Amino acid sequence: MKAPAPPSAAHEAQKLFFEIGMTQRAKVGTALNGLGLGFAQAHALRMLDPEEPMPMSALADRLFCDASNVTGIVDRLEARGLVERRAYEGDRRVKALTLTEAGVELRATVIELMSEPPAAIAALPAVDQRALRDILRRAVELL
Amino acid sequence: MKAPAPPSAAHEAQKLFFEIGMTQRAKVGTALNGLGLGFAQAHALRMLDPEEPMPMSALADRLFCDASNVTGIVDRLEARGLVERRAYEGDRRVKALTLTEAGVELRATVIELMSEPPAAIAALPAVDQRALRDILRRAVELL
DNA sequence: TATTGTTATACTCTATAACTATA
DNA sequence: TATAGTTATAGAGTATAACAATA
Repeated sequence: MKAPAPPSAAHEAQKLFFEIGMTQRAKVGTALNGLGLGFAQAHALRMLDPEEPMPMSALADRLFCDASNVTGIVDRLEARGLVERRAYEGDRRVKALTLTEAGVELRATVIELMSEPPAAIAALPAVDQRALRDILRRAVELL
Repeated sequence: MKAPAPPSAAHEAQKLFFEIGMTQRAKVGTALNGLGLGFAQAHALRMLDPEEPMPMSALADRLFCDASNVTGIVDRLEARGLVERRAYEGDRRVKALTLTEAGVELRATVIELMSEPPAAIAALPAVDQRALRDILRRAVELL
């Protein structure tokens, strides 16, 4: 029976990362429900491009979910007048998802909400916040 | 029409944090489904203490959800023999949630899975990984 | 009366499989 | 034949409200 190896720095970082993330997700989820949006709807809104219409399948890819889910999510967004299914020139099978004016506005609110730093991050001194930002920037670039 | 203020470091860090987190959640969710666990079930398993039995209400608090949800989540865990509802001495209204041996084992697997660093973090140089861990440690302590 | 946990209900989200209309 | 999107179905997760047993 040997002692377990100490967890790597990345491993331990991920545990903390996860803990902060779960708490924040719950908080953001509640705020989104207050806007009448489910989490998936909000995420979809965030993924849609205000400039460039997007096929349903492309949205499914960005949401990491099956195409059949997107039908329902877009149904609900469309029912609220946030998104429109427009015809796509060139291939009549494809629906071009287009944000309405109201959609663009609510999208900005959603992004604002989801970018609100969790209490743990907000409480950090500015030096740490900047260091955190720089490290995460590098991490995302490395993908 | 004035230019928007540049986002604070914490704000920008949170955006990156969120992006990495969403991708990782999808990946972890798939792996958990492979173990026959929903995300909430896995999270519940993680929150239960192998040493100390816990009332349903305490679990609801840790999951940030209504007590009525916990009934269903624990039903499913109990059906798989991972958790037991035991009597609590002193207040017969309370159920003492106790992990079975199988529950303790699967809990360890789940924690391992959820602590697996996302590709973005894994790709960072060791210095950055350590710095990230240290900053997040400070952040969690500040709560 | 108040609290713990459950039930009933309704909605969102999810995956799978079968279907349609285009290509 | 293959692809884009939908429908049908079944299950998990969520919140609200009403309820039973116990305190």
